[in-house]
Amino acid sequence: MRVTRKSDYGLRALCTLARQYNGEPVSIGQLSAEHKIPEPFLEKIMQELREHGLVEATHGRGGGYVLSKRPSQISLREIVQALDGPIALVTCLDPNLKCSIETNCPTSSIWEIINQKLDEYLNSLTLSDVINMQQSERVKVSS
Amino acid sequence: MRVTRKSDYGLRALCTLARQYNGEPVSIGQLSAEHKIPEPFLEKIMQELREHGLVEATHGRGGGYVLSKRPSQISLREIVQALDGPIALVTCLDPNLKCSIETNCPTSSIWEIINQKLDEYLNSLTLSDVINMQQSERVKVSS
DNA sequence: CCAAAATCCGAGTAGAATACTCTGACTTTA
DNA sequence: TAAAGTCAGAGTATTCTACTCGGATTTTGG
Repeated sequence: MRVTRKSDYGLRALCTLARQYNGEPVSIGQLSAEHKIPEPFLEKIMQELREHGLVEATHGRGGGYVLSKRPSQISLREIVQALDGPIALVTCLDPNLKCSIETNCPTSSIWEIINQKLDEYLNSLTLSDVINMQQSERVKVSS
Repeated sequence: MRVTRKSDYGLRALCTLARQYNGEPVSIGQLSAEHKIPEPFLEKIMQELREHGLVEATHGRGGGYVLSKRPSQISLREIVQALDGPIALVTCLDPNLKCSIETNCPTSSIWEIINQKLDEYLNSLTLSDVINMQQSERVKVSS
């Protein structure tokens, strides 16, 4: 799998929840309006994030979603993995498929190494990093 | 774009050319047989590699392809870029598309940074690295 | 010189994946 | 008790991937 729009949309929504990290739930309506994400699509995305334990939902009027951990405890790796499945840069790295094209495959080792590098890097970045980065960007732009 | 089978197949073929780096051209027939890659598909791939200056072709009987540079001078970045286009981990990083979903997009900066990391890493790896890695793997397996 | 062996070139295509939608249920609270 | 919200599963249009096909062109061995 690659990093699709799902992960991007999910990350955007989680950024809002991270800034709003005070117990007040945010609804899909608000999130989709803020980020211009199609509502029913975002609904699916939030559901998957909940199934993977990244957010918690409250039903009914005034309900919505809340982060289930502190922003600094949520890595990009978790988010992407929840929405797009395990990081697999190349098709033949997909754990569902077993690439048995060649015995002594000349490329699998290198793809594995690159993939792991990417995986580790995504694991080292958290939601707080993302929002801090955006804030410093904003300063740069406005100054 | 992501890293597709095209890049993987291309890399496999280039590995053979790298080991055979002595002026003797290798034909598509030989390459596709060795790596079990569908012949007409590999044909396309080799053509693209030639258009991007990574290999040179000789026509006619006894013809085929030769690397146009030393294996240590050919980076994975070049190969992937030639076959799958510029590295764009996330759809919205695709240079063809301009992602203007949000002003002050919260995610573009982080994706850019991750993408650049990946780009740099691919740039640091060469064809010789790939075949050296495979050789050391082979030793590990047989011992 | 000519047939075979190779690449070149452009169009076309089946199947899978992405990026969504739709419908209807259930849950909570003002 | 109705409105505001999530939950759940199926369905779908479009795009992308991973190929194929047909024929032209180039080179060389015999």
